[in-house]
Amino acid sequence: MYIQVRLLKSVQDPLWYRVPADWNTKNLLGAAVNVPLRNQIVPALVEKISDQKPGSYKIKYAQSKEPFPHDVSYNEFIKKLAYYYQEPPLHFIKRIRQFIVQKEVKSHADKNVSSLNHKKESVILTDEQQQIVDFLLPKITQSIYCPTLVHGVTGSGKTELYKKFIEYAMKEKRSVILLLPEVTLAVQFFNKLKQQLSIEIAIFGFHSATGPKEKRLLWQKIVSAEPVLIIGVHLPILLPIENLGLIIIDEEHEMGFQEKKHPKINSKEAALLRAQLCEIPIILGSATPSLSSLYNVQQRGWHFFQLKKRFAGEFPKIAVVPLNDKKKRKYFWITDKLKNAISDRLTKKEQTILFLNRRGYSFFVQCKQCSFVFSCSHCSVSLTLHCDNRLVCHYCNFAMILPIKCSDCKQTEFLKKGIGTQQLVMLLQKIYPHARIERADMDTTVNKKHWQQVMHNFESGTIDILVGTQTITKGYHFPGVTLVGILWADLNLHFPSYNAAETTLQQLIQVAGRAGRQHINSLVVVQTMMDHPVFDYLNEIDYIKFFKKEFASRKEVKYPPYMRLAEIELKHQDESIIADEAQQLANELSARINKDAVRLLGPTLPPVHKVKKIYMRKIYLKSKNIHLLIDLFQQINKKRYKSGIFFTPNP
DNA sequence: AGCACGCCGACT
DNA sequence: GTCGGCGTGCTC
Repeated sequence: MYIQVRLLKSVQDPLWYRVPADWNTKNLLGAAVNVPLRNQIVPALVEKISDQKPGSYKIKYAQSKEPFPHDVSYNEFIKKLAYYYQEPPLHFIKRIRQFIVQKEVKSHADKNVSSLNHKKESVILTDEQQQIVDFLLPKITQSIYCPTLVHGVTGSGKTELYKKFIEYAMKEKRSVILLLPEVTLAVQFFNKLKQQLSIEIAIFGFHSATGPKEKRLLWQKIVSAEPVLIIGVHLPILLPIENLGLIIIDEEHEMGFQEKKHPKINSKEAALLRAQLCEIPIILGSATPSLSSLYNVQQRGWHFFQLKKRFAGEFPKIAVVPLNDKKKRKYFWITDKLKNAISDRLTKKEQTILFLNRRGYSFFVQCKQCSFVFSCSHCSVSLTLHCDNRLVCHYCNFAMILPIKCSDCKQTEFLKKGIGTQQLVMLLQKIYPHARIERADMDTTVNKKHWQQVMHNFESGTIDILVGTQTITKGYHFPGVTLVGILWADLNLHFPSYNAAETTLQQLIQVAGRAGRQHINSLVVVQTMMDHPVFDYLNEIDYIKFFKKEFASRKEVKYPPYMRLAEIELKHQDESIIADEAQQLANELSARINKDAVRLLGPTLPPVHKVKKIYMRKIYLKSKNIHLLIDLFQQINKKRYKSGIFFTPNP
């Protein structure tokens, strides 16, 4: 018996070894082995098994086999993933092995992570919740593939549900994977569950913030097939697990499940594939389900449940106010409605969140004379002015002091267009000199300590107004908040992306959901430049109605979820080369396309087409059948191009 | 990747 | 004749 292996480092090409007679040959595929190479012993992964002697050269014996979980559907899973993302199968195994086969740290003080938990009194579930529990628990026992979408309004107690499922599955000796769209959320959830789960369980984080000892311990547990709960973003779904019984995806609508760099694996998609192959239930939860999941409910028989009642508090009132009503206001960005509402909360000692999706001081700086806009020399974006008078690129962090003269016409007067969180804080301080105002966005998040301090202070009520971007919308629970102001709601609405309306609405509802978790008289003020149909669906209950309308328009313009979309990205540091090659590639694809089944768009210049001196082009493919698009990409010969070429099957 | 091997030029 | 610097190619 022979095995073909791929070394973890160094040699790229596969090598063959003989299997020692005393090895258990079952479950060898994908397993980690140590093999002799020249005069060394190196780690490798088994890629193929064969009875035939593969070549004329002498073949050495493999030396030892590392323990590997007996996950029967794992190889099929990796194979399918590799095909879908057009990536060698080893890539996926390498990713998790890099985390596990780290330096063997000798530490005997390893206390078992599964700590003794304080038995919390179990929460009595609402009828809505009980119904879902009754439906799903048997599916875990029977091991049935059963994708279930749970639409639970903000504050409806989805976490309580998850806890019930996790406890049940683990009592049945099954492991559970829980995915969240961000590491910080995964850490929060981990801490919460560690405190609150009522049975003693092995619970692990598995992401970039997890330490090496915890990873080792987790690996030990999976190797010995003990039931574990694994919480993470991307990595957990790639682990081989023998007794996997349930997968939960929280905040299902979020883009965070898609990896930011190539290969752009989407762990939500991977999880669905895995659940299907393992034949286990998968739960997708969100207050604002994605259109594609709702489509799957409608078209592909996914199960669907709604939690319409809040656990505590009431839904806030929502007021949409125009920003461009031409009324002379002292402060353009704060309408009277919002200003009065903030004053009201300050006197009542209640808290306010102001949401603005733009960091820095102002959007961009333009010369008053010649309309010259300061932009980054490494990227195709304008520079953002920060309050310390620096111009900063939000893509590559390039920074420069704002010059006194325009670099084009030497005039000294500038227009500072738009508004950022820094400017908003300064503005608020002018209007409410006695209010305690803090800012929480990526600028301050870099400093983790400070961020946590701000969040803690806001929770405990020593801050009156919190100004923030995306980051404050997720995961936190602020009981004292009775006012949420959305400064510029349509900022991203006219973004050139087919799902701009969907993501904007999701974001607005998520932010609005921070209000009224405890009080009854809460308000959400939505300021907008232009009116748009999505503002009619801001009410959480009406969200589902938006789906019907949006789906009709997606069908009309032939975009997902009605059609499958795939993206091919080209990258090169030379602009003329990339322009040529993008056209060449488009032509090559076009020649192979069956025009009835596949449509080609591009090559196009994406909105940000240059980052850190690397140029980009994109080509899109649309079809009803994703396999046609994957096969098409497989056909093109990447070696003929100097540019880097990357495939994303569901951008 | 890491190492052996071999080619070649400089120096004793 | 011998040392060593570096480029090339192989590893089952």
